[in-house]
Amino acid sequence: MNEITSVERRPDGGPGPIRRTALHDTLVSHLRDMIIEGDLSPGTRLHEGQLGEQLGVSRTPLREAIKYLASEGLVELVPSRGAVVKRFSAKDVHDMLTVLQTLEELAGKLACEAASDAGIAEVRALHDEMVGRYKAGDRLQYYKLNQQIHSAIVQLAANVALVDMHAVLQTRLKRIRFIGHEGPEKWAAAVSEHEEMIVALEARDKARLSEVLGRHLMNAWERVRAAV
Amino acid sequence: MNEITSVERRPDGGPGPIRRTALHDTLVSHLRDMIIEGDLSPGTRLHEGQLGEQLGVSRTPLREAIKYLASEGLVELVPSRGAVVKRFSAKDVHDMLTVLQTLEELAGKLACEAASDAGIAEVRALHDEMVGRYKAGDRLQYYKLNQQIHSAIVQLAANVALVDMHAVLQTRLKRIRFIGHEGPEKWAAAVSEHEEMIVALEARDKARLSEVLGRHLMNAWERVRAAV
DNA sequence: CTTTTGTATTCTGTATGCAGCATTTTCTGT
DNA sequence: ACAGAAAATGCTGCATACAGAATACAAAAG
Repeated sequence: MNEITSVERRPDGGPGPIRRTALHDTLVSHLRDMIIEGDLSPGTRLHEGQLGEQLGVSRTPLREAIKYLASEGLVELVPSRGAVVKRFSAKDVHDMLTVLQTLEELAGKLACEAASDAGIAEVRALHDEMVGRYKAGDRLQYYKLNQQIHSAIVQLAANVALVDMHAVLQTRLKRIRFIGHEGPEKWAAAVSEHEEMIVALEARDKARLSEVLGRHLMNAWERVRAAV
Repeated sequence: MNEITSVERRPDGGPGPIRRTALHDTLVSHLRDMIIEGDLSPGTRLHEGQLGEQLGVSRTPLREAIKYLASEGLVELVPSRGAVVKRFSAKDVHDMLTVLQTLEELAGKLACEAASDAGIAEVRALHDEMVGRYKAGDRLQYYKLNQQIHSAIVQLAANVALVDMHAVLQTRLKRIRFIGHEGPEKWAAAVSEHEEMIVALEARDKARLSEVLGRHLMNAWERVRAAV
């Protein structure tokens, strides 16, 4: 997780530190991950000197990445005191889920109209794999596929603004969901809702898909409210 | 509009270049305004050296501000080639308005429940002033008050995530709306819709307010589609 | 005359250095 | 011993400096 060079890639395994990804992007996703996974917990000050040394980068590009994350809402800029990891209250989380619910309802409607059959098939494939992970009890992979499915459905809606807004909220919520470990019965309910979603999508049933997505996120709040 | 120092303020008019606002924030809003008002037209490269000199700031804070705006979606970062002002297609604008419509519908519903009487009165006051500007034919002030009213209603919903997402889209659209000058009859229709909005809000009629807001934004698309 | 290649300039990307502010620690007076 | 003030330390904010990449231009070859 340390040393930013670990993320840089070589063209074909040859030697030399050639990087494909721009450093800025690398830093942004690195820091994002650190925040989401809890390496940097809410309220923590982002110490430029220390953090820069840890990642093997000077302060300048690091500061630029921090500003980027500030605009994304993951960190807060305090004048003369640098940046701190933003802390979300229970109401904040509820607010985000409310908006996310509305956005996904919209996405459901649009997706039924705009999606290609191939696109729907891909979501189905993701879903099947997710169910497999569920049966195997692999929570982490389940969680990741879960997020991917929601993002995939939003992308089927073919509305870039919608994708953007959804991505921002999804990212802000990742840290929360990463923590919220629901019990077996709630987990089963979530999987069941997902099954409904896929069926509705394959039938291109706008009303139904929209309804299920909305309900799914309402329930999501019930699942995570204890954790916040 | 030039020289960033013009935005810095002194405590009580005394001499010395003491600034109250952090430079970063100042730069961000400055650049934002330049993009919205067309000083920097879509596709323009943000030349760091030149722009920095023009604003009287070194490249470092300027770059940080640019990264911030990139995350906001106003500019695009091209690796090794700097930043360019993002260009929005007609579909992009339509997409944004679609999402904005959904968000404002939600805001309408929430506002009817959460708003204080005082808050509603403030929106009414803004509206009355806006109507005054309309009758006076003052397009610029009308336009600004129009935006303010929409933002105010969203704020009445008391949902920070909603305010955030709305603000981002509103900002991205400002440039477009700034251009889109509708004819007299369409302008009258827009004012009439606003009148409906306020009435519904004062009656705390969720369904009605939500419907009017949605319709208003549908029509907004009709009004600006010619301009894009 | 067109195309291509080499070179020069310009701009971005990153590092470093310095000044100002905040905080903490220490010193002094009661 | 304790409260307040002053100094010292550490960090942020901004500017400058340097290295590498991209582009533009020019010269030479087809």
